[in-house]
Amino acid sequence: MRLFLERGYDATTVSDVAAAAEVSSMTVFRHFPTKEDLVLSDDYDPLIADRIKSQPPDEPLMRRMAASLLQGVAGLSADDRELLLARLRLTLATPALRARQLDNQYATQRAIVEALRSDPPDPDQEFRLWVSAGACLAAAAAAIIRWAEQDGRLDLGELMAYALAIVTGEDGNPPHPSPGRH
Amino acid sequence: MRLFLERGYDATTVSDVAAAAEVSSMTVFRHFPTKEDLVLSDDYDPLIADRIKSQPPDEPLMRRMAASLLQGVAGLSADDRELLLARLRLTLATPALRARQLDNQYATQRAIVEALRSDPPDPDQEFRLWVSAGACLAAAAAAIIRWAEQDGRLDLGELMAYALAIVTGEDGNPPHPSPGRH
DNA sequence: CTAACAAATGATAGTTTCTAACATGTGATT
DNA sequence: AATCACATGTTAGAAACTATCATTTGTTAG
Repeated sequence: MRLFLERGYDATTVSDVAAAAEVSSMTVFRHFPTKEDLVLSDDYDPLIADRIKSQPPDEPLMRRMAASLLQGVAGLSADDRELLLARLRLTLATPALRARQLDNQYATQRAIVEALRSDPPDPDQEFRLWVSAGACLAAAAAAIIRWAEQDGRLDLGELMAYALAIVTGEDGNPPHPSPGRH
Repeated sequence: MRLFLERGYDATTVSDVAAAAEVSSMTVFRHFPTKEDLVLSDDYDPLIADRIKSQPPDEPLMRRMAASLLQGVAGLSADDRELLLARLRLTLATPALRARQLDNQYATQRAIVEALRSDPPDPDQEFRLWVSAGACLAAAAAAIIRWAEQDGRLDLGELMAYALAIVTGEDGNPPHPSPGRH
């Protein structure tokens, strides 16, 4: 991360990273399947999929998804958020990383649908799950991106709640437009 | 496309494509900046962005976006749909293409926001645009993916209308669950 | 018809990511 | 102290690009 932030992702070769870590390039590739994985080691997906099954099943679908995502960001420590911010800066600025991150989001979408679909599969239900999950994740991503663009000055939880409210229709008020915090 | 469908995307080198086209590899790279561009030559984005500005401005935001997307697929010829189907099969099966396609979708999202945002930029409005566009594109993508998974047997327009209705809240009925057409 | 000019193509060499095969060292268990 | 699993290193190589320069092709002007 230090090298990538200093010299840029594309301008930093895996050999550079290996040298800085005082190992051979091969060792890097053994621990990180691709160069992208040096930045994007996404292990949030299973957590979200787990959390969504513990939501009250009488709530509407999208609200359950929204609640899971909000609980996810609520559980982030200050350190988590700092690291997330650094990764986001790099990711948004680097096409290769951006594409890969979006594919991770797609995997999360699949995990959510997988977690919620009924056992004898119902194609129509699964489609509705897929659409709803896609919309919620798009809202969450929008919040995270805006949060990163503002250098983390806004509150991520409030921002995401606002974004999700837009999508679920229960259109609330924007979170403290200017006050900021931190 | 023929080679990619026959032998798979990863198993086909750019040299193979160049040989089949009876040109040198260099010539391929001059016409297609990356190997992915051989499959994903997305020129739909500007069309959608244009169309969205010609929607009745008194309609709710998401309905305008939905209408633009639906008009987009309505304008596809049978040949267009056939090519789209072949590309989708390949794209869904190939991680590299999938990631790139998602990045294209991200670019479309930006184009839509760009087309709709007010001239003195309003951060809150822009955020709402971003969230809404993301949700609509997620719904459209869900419809396209399902359409491809069903080998184009369902009607793409109806499927997308259904998906968009789920997201805009005006939850309709699923399109002819089984009849199919093709 | 030819000369001249612009554009497309080709050839070559190089960098970078990533894979495969095999060799080496190191630490824990028996 | 011998052995075995495992992390690491070395080397060779494929494949996607990039840069540079030569060559061809097509088009237009004289």
